[in-house]
Amino acid sequence: MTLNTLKATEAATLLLDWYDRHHRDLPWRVSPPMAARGALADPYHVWLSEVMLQQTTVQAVKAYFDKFLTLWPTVENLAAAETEDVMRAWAGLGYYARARNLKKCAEAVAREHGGRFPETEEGLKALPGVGDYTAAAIAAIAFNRKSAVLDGNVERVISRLHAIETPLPAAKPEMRRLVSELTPSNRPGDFAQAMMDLGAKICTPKRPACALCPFGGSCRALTIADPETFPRKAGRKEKPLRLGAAFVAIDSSDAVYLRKRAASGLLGGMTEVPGTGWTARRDGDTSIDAQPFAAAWEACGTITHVFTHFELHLSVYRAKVAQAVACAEGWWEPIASLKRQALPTVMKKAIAQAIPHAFKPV
DNA sequence: AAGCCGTGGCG
DNA sequence: TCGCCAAGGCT
Repeated sequence: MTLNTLKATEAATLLLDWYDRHHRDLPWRVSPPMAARGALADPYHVWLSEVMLQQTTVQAVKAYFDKFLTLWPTVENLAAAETEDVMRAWAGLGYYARARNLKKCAEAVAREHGGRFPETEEGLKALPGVGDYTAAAIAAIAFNRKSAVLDGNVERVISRLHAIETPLPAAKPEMRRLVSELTPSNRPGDFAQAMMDLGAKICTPKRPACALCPFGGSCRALTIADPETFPRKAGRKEKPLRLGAAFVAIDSSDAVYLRKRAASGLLGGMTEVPGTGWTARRDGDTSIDAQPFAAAWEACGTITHVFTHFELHLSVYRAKVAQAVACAEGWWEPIASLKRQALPTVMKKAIAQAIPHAFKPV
């Protein structure tokens, strides 16, 4: 029996029964006893977790989710926060436009919606940083709306259930239609989370555990082919290698010279040490000649960092300066407080290369 | 509308 | 080891 003959309502019931027994307990979900009584998760918690989870693993998100709720317990608190503090708290999680939009979204909810999240997909999607997926997920999980939630997990599950040959992303409209047909009126939020849990734990990218799948023999990919080969995807481009340099200056009071990157683009709005203008498209100078100011620079090795679309090799230079060189654009930050700055991982690597103890606990 | 945008873990 | 990829959105 394939999904064509298995009724959608029956399929949804099979999945919800599986979810009742095997769902993951996650910090942003309501406790199972509360959920059984029909309790819904706090929309602020759902939104915050969903934005953090965009292209990011559950494991990586957990600590950040806790930190944000401790710092800003409500959306009003987050709306009132300093953007720089939000960027500092987000540092290390990646895709920093999410943090900028997170702040803007909190402000919009607080000021334009009286502190309450819109309850419709349309209203949610109008918010900064909330796209098709996140709007549908919040509507379903926080407001029990019957919205079609389609993320990477669901794409994988649906593509296998129906053995969809069309490659992504062209297949997304068809997949969204199929998810919509499968989504039940009863417990749509649990259904969405169940599809994602299934994709994360059973219908995995590699070596799926088909023997444990609640859809069992109704999966077309399992019947006719190798489920692991779905979803079909267009080939990936190879990443170019870019070169550049980073200059770590340390003054007599053990402070490091930092400056702020442009507000948008790569690592937008984040903090950096002076570099040589490398970008995703262009190499920067790797020589000592590119020094930001005159000092006794010494080479101290290279670091490698892999971004989404290119790989970067940075030659790292270090200099001790007798006193803080006057520089209008940046500031001198004590080594002891570096870990609280909005430093992306690539910059922490560069600084750690020059000052091995910089980020180690005292 | 395809390219841009981080990071860490895993097989 | 290294390519893949994880609850995508923006332009």
